Amino acid sequence: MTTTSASNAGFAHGRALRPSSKVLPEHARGHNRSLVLQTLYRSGRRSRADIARETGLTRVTVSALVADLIADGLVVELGQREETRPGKPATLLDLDRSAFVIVGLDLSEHSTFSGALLDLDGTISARAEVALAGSTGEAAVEKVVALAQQLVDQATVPILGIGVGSPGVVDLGGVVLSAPNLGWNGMPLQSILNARFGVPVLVANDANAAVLAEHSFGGADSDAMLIKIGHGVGAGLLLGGTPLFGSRFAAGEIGHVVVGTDGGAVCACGKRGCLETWLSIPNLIERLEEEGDAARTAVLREAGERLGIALAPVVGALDLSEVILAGPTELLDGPLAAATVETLRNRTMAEFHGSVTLRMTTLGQDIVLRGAAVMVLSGQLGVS
Amino acid sequence: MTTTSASNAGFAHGRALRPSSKVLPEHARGHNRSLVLQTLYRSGRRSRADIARETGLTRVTVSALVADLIADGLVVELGQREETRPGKPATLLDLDRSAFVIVGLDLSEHSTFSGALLDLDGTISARAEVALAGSTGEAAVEKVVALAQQLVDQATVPILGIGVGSPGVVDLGGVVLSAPNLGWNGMPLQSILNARFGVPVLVANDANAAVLAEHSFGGADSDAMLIKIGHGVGAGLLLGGTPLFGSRFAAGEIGHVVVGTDGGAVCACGKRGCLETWLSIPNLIERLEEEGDAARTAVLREAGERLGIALAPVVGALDLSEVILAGPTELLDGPLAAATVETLRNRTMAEFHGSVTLRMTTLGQDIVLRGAAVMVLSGQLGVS
DNA sequence: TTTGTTAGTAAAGCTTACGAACAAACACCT
DNA sequence: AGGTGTTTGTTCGTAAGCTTTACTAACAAA
Repeated sequence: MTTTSASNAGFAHGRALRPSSKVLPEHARGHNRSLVLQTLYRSGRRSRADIARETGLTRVTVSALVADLIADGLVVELGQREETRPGKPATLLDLDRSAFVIVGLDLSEHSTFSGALLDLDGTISARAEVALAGSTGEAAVEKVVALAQQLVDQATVPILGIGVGSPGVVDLGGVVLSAPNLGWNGMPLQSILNARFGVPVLVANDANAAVLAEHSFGGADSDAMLIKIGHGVGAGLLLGGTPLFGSRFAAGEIGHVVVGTDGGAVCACGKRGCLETWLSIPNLIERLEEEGDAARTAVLREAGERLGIALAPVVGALDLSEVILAGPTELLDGPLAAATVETLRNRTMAEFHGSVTLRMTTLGQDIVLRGAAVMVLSGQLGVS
Repeated sequence: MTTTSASNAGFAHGRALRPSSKVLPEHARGHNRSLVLQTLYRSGRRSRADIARETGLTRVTVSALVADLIADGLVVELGQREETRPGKPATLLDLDRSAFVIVGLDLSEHSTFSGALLDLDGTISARAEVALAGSTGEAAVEKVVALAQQLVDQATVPILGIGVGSPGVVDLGGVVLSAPNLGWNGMPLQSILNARFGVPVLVANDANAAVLAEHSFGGADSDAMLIKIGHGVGAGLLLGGTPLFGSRFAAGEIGHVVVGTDGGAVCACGKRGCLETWLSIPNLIERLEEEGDAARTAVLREAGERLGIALAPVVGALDLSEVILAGPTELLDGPLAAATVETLRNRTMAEFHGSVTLRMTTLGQDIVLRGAAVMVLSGQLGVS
């Protein structure tokens, strides 16, 4: 049954069966393969028989799939189980978590592109940064390529793929349709990187990447919304474990939604009272400086209230159970978050949405690049 | 290859492959079977070869699947294609659209349960109603059973299934978790009807059913939100063609979300300024009577503005392309709808969401029961 | 030593889809 | 009229995938 699969191939599946597309036995096989992988990924050190019981597949089938995975270098045998019990001792298996690395890039910061090398567990083994120095357009793409190259050069094992969290609107093919700060309009970043490095590349919106990270590493449940507050305000939505992209790939773009019915500051976009005018970090800092230290709490509370006002209809309509904030802790985690959750509860139906929780991310600065890594994991291995 | 499938069986599949569950060849077969059915459903009168080209399956496979479907009585041969062209003339096929009927029930009206018998195209061949007469709890269930029985008795061909659109919160197993007006709390309506009639039954929230109907019969696209305005206010969401249920099955329950930052009337739920206080039909009528004819437009416009204020964050966050209103045309289709769309556009980012459209449903009073029928179609045949 | 249990493998069989090849039926060209 | 090419739908054989059945290996308990 040794499948003699050519070198590194075998898990470069297309993935993503579109709903209305034929299903061949081979696709079913790929699915079951991912299922085995996923079982090992979530908690390793299981025997073939354990996996069979857990997945519902037979031991025979699991053995065949595991043989494939071992041949591909993704799974290793760890030796026999210590535990003493009747019957033949089990051979424990685990993902070879150091067999591959993932390159994760975060393009969402204002003046820096940062990246890291992550193993399959999400452990970071190397980091790199490039200063943006005001680059836009092609020059900014060159910075991305340079950053990726720096990380690729540091890898000592094969690279599973490159994941990128980019600001702006990104379509499903990894084309950045619009990222004003970087001067990108229809920039095919995914193709460019793929052509350059010859490995699978996945590009998505930064907030979408972030919510994936929070789901995989931060314990967020399957219906969650992550609000990313920085130079702008954006959101990533996870519904039933699947990221939401929207009809024009602009889901989560809530920075320029008007909040409340009582005016507000004029926004760069021309409207008055956009969420960003209250909540973006530059605006927040400006207001804090204007009003002075005495009014600090009041300013933060008001920003939090505005966020709550904007989120209430969304939480209600989507029946979200969890809202997560990402951004500078010193500003967000305090009166602002408290006011947001209060407002949210006062404005939604307790019976349905009373138990909505709001918390800060636990992943700190690395949230986007970890999310980018999750995209690769899920795209290449069907694991998340 | 005649499958000699026992009488009516053969398409009573479980459906709904959960993402993390094994896939057997048999499941793949079911998928491909649905694929063939779906191509015929959308526009019939195709040959086996046509279907093969369209689905990507081979003619051989399509022939086998079609033989199954003919044996099950779902597909019929129509004879040879008239059109004259080279090659052996094709044998045209179509769904046997009158081979089965679907029972669709609408429990969302205030004082009446209504239902209909629909064929696979959604054409209504019989109707029935029962007066609710204030029934709640078990008594209300009896009314539902009586209504279904009335329709079942009128059917002259086998019944594909019963679909029900119920108010309130309904879980995926068709248990009505909470429907205050009917006094239902954890009422297992789906099991009850299934036990009673021995055919597949699907129960879902009325607004969810409605948005499915609008998608299948009303031309709504795959990312749409339907606002159902009646005694209460609720919404049904379709994202990527899939209905959204939410973490507690309460998605779309937006009637008691507070709108705006300037107070409003006190609601039955205790809060002030809920969407329902502005928009529910009883409240709207009351206000129209209070303010008199001269203020009619102003009252309707204000209600529309409130709806727009509540929807803006949702449209922004989800990047919806289409919002649909269902309810009394004489109140909704005019100043109210106009004000809603204006408000929506003023409060969202034109670049992303500018082309959001808002319109009335084209399905009138039958929207919920048609949606209930779509649920059966999609659940039993994988067609929609 | 016997009994019963568990792990993993091997062989055979079923299902499903595919490709090759073919006959039937037709249009079109000479 | 007859040949040529095209299209349809079927038959036959094959490849892939999972299951069932049956087996061996390895262990604990009595």
